[in-house]
Amino acid sequence: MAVNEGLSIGALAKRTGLAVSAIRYYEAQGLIAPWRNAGGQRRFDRADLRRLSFVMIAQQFGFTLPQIKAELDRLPGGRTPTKADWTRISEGFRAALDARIATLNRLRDNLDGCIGCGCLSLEACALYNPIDQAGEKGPGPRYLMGDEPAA
Amino acid sequence: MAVNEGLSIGALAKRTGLAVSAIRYYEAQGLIAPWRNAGGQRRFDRADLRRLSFVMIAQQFGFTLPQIKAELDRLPGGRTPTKADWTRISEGFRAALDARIATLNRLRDNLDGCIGCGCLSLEACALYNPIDQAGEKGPGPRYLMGDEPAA
DNA sequence: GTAATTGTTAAACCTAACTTTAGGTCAAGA
DNA sequence: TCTTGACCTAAAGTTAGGTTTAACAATTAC
Repeated sequence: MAVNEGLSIGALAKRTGLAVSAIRYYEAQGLIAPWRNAGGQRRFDRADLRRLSFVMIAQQFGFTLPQIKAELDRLPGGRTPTKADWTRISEGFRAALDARIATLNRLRDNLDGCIGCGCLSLEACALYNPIDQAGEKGPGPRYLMGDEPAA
Repeated sequence: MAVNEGLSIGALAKRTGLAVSAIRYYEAQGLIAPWRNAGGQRRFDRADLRRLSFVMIAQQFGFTLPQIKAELDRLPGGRTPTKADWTRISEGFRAALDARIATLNRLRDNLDGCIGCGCLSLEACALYNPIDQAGEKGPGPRYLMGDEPAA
């Protein structure tokens, strides 16, 4: 180990708090692309730390892994987000977050109108309007509040 | 059909907008308990309409099916929510909703502090604090914002 | 030099909330 | 009566985001 030969997957796991299996999974999904040493083991460089940081934060915002990959892929040269990139991306996050908060506030307003009403009528109740939005995708599990971010 | 013999599963599906398979699934989960006619087909009564309405609304609020079942089971006599029940339950929904909105607002505040910062440092970044909360359950898929309602 | 640790793979398993499929039954209209 | 559409069951499939397992190779520590 004359020069710095990169981090092992275990070292990366310790630094990020992610499980080793999760990091391998992210590689399989194309979010990171480590190289291999002579023995076939994965080696990561420091930029991968920030890439994984980005993944973890974006997950906080409700983005799926394909969406996060799309965001990373969209960076020129496929590089890790720089400060300027992060400013741009985080403004997008803020818009998605604002939209989600607005949805919840609408739901709360409807609920406030319904407390004490007790109708639960499928035709009349304002609480059903958000349902129509959530059911847009048809089969499969639904996202928790039906508000998949617009990336 | 001299008297009203109850609704078929297809009729119930049409009235609620739910898939037939979903209604059968809800029965398997103990959320509704139809009786059977002579030919072994499910028959539902009108109260089941409101029960399913309740299920759909509660799902809007992010409750899981076991949680919704618990709420229905807690009603005296296992009956469908009345107006008074609904008032009490919906106040609980409001609290859960307020908590979720508060979480998102905290996340947005942290993001606002980070726009333009670009650090993405695992040790220092305020955006990581919410992650600790979201990761509380360990394995498996996480709830979107880590804020499972307190029922 | 050898034992313990860490790494490798592929494939199976996990949860939630359903849907789909396969193979068969029931009910209603012409 | 016949046919069509609605219904039945049980089991397997779906999606997302991973974890677990098994069997084996490479590295590291002593």
